[in-house]
Amino acid sequence: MKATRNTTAKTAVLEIFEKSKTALSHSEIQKQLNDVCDRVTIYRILDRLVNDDIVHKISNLDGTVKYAKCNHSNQRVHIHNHAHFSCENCHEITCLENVKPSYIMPHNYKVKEINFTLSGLCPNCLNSNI
Amino acid sequence: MKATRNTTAKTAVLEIFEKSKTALSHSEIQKQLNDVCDRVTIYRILDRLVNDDIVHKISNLDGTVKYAKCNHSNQRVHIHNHAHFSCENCHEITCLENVKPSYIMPHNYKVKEINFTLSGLCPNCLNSNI
DNA sequence: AATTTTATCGCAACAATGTTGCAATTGATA
DNA sequence: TATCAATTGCAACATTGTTGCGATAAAATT
Ligand SMILES: [Zn+2]
Ligand SMILES: [Zn+2]
Ligand SMILES: [Zn+2]
Ligand SMILES: [Zn+2]
Repeated sequence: MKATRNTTAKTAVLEIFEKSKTALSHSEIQKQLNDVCDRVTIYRILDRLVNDDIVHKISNLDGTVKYAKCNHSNQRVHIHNHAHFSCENCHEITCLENVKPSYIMPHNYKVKEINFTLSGLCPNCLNSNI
Repeated sequence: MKATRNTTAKTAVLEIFEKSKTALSHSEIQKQLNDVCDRVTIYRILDRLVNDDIVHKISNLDGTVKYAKCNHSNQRVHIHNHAHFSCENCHEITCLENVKPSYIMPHNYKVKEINFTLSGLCPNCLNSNI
């Protein structure tokens, strides 16, 4: 595989992920970046980070796509089988690293990736009594 | 709630769902409709069908969004907790009505919807030995 | 430290997908 | 058949993601 370079834009993106407790969309990252780089560059950085297993992609029921840092890059088999929670009120998406679905598949399917997203109200919004 | 009307466009869309064994994207529906109605109308019909619990929306890891007919519209509590399989080769998405994930949530989350999508190779493509 | 290599970037142009406002149409009901 | 509101078409727009290519800059080599 090709060597990946540590550019200023990539470093800036990683810092944003580091600071964030929730998953981020392309446009949220763009806002926080304050023109550090072009829109297109962000797409390419995200692609690279996903490829390098540094970040994982989360696609939500409403069609939005977000990204979050992986907290398990050390595992031998790198698979994102944890759940994600998407709050319908504040629209924040968080990784639930400890929630992993169990299920029984019919044979003759080969499963490579899973996407398990729950939506509803997060603890914050639930307390605010919407 | 407002009354929903049976228009020719809506009927045509429903017939397409009836004939299809897999989930359909907006553009796939548009192709099959052969200019029965405008692009925008299809979006609005899909919105209505989802609202009326006749069709459910499936969002895939690659960012595509598809729709499939519900086979359980009679249930009291209408929830789509079955899995979907998305083939990375033929890009078909099918409902696996019998595959339902079990999981343990932390309390203080209120879960209203779940989206459980598996991807990999479907039986067809697995046999074709890609 | 200068040179070389090539991954990355910026820009412009494009494609796909989804949304909104409003006047015209049409399904349902009386 | 007349009425009324749900639905439609159209045009215009917004957002999201992609591609090609010459310019730039990271990092390996000299
Ligand atoms: Zn919330
Ligand atoms: Zn996650
Ligand atoms: Zn397949
Ligand atoms: Zn389904």
